[in-house]
Amino acid sequence: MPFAYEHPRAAMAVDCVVFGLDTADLKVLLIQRDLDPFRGRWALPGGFLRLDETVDQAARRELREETGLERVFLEQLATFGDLDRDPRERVVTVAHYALVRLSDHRVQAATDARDAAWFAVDDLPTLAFDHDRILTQALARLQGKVRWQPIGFELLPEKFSLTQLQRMYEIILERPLDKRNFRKKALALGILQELDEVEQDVAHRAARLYRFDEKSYRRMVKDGFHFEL
Amino acid sequence: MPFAYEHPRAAMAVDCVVFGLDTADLKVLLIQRDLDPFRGRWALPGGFLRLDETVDQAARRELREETGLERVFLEQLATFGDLDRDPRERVVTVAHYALVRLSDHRVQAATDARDAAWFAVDDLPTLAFDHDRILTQALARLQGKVRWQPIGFELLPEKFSLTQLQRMYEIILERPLDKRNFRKKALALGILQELDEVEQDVAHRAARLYRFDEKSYRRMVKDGFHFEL
DNA sequence: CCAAAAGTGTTTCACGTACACCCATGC
DNA sequence: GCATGGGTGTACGTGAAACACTTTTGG
Repeated sequence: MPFAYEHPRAAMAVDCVVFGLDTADLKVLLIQRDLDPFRGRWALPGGFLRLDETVDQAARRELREETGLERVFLEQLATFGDLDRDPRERVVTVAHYALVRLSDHRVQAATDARDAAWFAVDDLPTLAFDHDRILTQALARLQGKVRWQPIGFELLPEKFSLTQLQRMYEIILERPLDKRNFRKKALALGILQELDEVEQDVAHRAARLYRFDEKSYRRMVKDGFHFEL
Repeated sequence: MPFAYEHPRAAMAVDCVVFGLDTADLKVLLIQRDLDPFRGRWALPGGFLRLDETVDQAARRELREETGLERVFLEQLATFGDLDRDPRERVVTVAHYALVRLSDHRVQAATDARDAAWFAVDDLPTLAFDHDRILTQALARLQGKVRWQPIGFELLPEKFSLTQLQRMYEIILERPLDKRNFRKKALALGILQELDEVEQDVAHRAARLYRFDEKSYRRMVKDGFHFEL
């Protein structure tokens, strides 16, 4: 009996919805559980909070341990505390969402014994616990936030074409965008740095590459600047 | 030693930032602590989570116990889990924010021994724990959300004039709005029900009263409707 | 020369914004 | 009759949306 308290306490966990972007789909990284409950089921990467780490640190640690991912965009989503969300005992989890460059972390996902894999968000398996609810909420948050804040760049390679950028928005928002209007607006924002480089190894005219200009962005935000795309 | 676990566990709490609207100010309901730590300091109402209640239920219970408020708009804000936010031990808190009709709950606030009072958000005392951080974040959330979702009505009496409505937005957003444009836009939304009533006991022309038409609003949301004010 | 995607401007319409005076009521 | 806030319309400019063809490159 290593630890004792006056009052019964819920266990605290963290979970992460990790999004990645394919040429065709928005994907989520899932872990196959090798322990009960829900052994064999796919679930969000996550685990229990330790006393010597903040909630944010716990989420990053679990991400590293279970998927090998580090230094990614990660933000708190919401806390889920239904009574029966874990059949073993009372567990309250702080859900997060993360955005990663799929190209940089190609096969990465599989560190400890469990299997890990990317699934398209519109073709998901049945998930363990209440993870489908968490995932739905994370997706809604991403769709809402991507239009106001330049977080979408976290899903793209550092250098990207305007077509890639447009595809990213189309995939996340699940609707087509007009090419000319999109380019006009995107360039007018003044947060894209035009590079002296073009795509390589494509069987057609190579597109010019751009980079997200974070410095300009920060400067513009300071001057009260409304993003919106 | 009533409870023992394999692993040490953080305590879990809930806190509430309760907003109310005066004719001149946005106010927050604070509780004066009568126990250490921070005895005598003002703090957000809140307390520890029990195992037989969800996080949301805990927030509502604490609100009821400490301030007498019931059936108010209440939504989760974010979870705060810094290591040293509570000097006693590790406490992770799920912060919420609530919106109440100040007119309905005039003197209400003071149930158990502690003192409770409304403070204008731009004239706050020093708060206990990290409650100033929580409050700042709650305010930002309110300012962001009030323009997209009809939550502002929760701060007004059921029947209100367009001037009251406008004042509410001006106070929350901290900037003046044009009267004619505001009225045009507000009425064009189609979510205000015009009543056959006017203000009473005013020393000038009485304003027409309106009510938030929740049914219309729900219907319009279903048909994909973008609020924005 | 063919396939594939890159790149480019103009018109139209809706909506946001700026702005000032008369009206109704209570005292 | 005067003070106080209630209520109303128009003109202008910006920005969103619709829309199709030419250019470049590789195979």
